[in-house]
Amino acid sequence: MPDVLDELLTRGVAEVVVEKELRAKLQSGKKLRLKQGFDPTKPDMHIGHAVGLRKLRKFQELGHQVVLIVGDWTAQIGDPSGRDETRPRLTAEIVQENAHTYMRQFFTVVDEAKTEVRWQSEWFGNFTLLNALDLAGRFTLGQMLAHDTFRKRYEEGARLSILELMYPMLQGYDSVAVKSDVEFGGTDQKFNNLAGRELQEQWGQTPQDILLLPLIPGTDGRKMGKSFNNTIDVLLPPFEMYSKVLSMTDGVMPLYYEVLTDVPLDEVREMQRAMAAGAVNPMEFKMRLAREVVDQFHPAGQGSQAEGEWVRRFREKEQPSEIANHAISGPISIVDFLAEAGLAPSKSEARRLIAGGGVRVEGEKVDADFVLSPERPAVVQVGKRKFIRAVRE
RNA sequence: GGGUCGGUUCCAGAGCGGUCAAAUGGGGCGGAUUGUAACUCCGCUGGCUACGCCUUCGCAGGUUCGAAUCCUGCCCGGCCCA
Repeated sequence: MPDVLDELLTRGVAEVVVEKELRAKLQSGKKLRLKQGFDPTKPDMHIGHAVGLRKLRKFQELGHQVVLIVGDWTAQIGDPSGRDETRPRLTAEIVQENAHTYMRQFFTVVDEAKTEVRWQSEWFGNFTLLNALDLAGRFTLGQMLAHDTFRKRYEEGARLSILELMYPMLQGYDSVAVKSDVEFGGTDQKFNNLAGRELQEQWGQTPQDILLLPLIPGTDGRKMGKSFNNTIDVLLPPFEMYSKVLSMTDGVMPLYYEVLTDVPLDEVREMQRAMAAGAVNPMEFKMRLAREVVDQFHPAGQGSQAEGEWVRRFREKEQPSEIANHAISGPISIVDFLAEAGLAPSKSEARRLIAGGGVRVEGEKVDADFVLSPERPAVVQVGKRKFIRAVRE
C-alpha cells in the first residue's frame, strides 16, 4: 500500500503543498473532496490538462469524490496567472455551451459517477457588495504583489486592474463553498490555491492541501500552448491524435510516458537507456506511446487501428482508407473547387497552394487552369493529409 | 484634471506624405528531406470577375494630385504630476 501512495503523490506530480497533511488525510480512510475548477472560456482541452484528470481518476479509484467547479464568475475576470487580459462579459448561453464542451472532455478521463458538478453562481449569485468587500478586506496589496504575475505586471507598468486582483479571492472562496480537502491545479495555480487555504482557515475549515501538476512541454519541447500549435487536443479523433503524438520531438517522450501512461517507470528508464545507446529506433517507443495515449481517450483498440492507418498512409504512402466526398454539378476549376470544398480558405490561397506545388489530383500535381469534371470522380489532395473526392452531384 | 508617449496586417514589431498590401521575427501553410506532421533547407502568407482592381494601419472627419504617415475631435492604454 505505501507504494501505491508514493506513486500517487509523486508520479506526474510537480508539488504537494503540505505533503504530510495529505498523506495523513489519505490514510485516515476519509472520503476526500477533490476540488478542480475551470473557467468556461476556451473549451479546448489538451492532453496537458489530462495529466491532472488522470490523477483525479486515480484518486477516484481509491474512493474519493471529485468536485468540479464551473467558474462561471471567474471566467468573467480571466485568470491573471494565464496572463489573460480582463475579458468582456460572456453571455449566459456561451458559458453554458463552453461548460458543456469542457465537461464532455473532462469526462473522457474522469469518472462522471463520482463527480459532483457545482457552479460558482450557486454562491456568488447571492453575493452582496458587503460580502465582496468582506472578501477583499481579507487580503492585502502586499500579498497580491507577492504573486509573480501581479508583481511583474505592476513593475513593468502594465495595466493591472483591481478586478484581476479579485480573481484569486473568488477561486479561493470556492474552496470554502465546497469544503475542499484537496485542490488540484497546474503549478501556475499555486497562488490561487493558496488563497483557498487562507480563506478556509478564516472560515474555520481545515485548509485544503494542494496537488500541483506539472505543465508539460508541447510536442515540440516548448511550452505547451495553442499559440505554438504544439498541443494535442483531447477530442482529436484517433488518427489525428496518433499522428500528433508521433510528431513530437524525441526528448519529451520519457516525460509523456511518466505523466500520461501507466507504463512502469522502470520500463521507461530502460527505454531511455536503449535509445541513448542507439540500440533501438526511437520511433518504436514513440509508436507505443501514441497507441497508449490514443487508447486513453478513445475506446480500447483505437490506438492500434490508428497506427494501421498511419502506416498505410505515411509509410506506404497510400491514400487514406476513407475519403470524404464533395459533390460537383458541372465542370469546375480546381481553384473554385478547393475553396468550395474547404481545402483552402480563399481562392487566392488556393492559387498559392497550386503555385507551391501543394495540390494533386489523383496523385498528379496540377496547375491553376485544371478543371474537374463530374464525369470523372477524382481524389483531390492538398498537402500530405487533406483529401477530398470530387463526385457527381 | 494636467503633461507626455502610444494604438499597424494572426502575434510581436518596423514604417512616419508617394517607390506600402505595408520591413523583420514568430506562428501558420506548402515543397524537399526524414523513423515522424521533429530537426534542417526552400517558397508562400488581405481579397477578387487577377499581369489589373478592391478593402486594410484605434474611430470619425479634414488638408493634399496623393496619407498608415500631416491636422482636428473622439475612444482606449502606459508613464509622470495632482
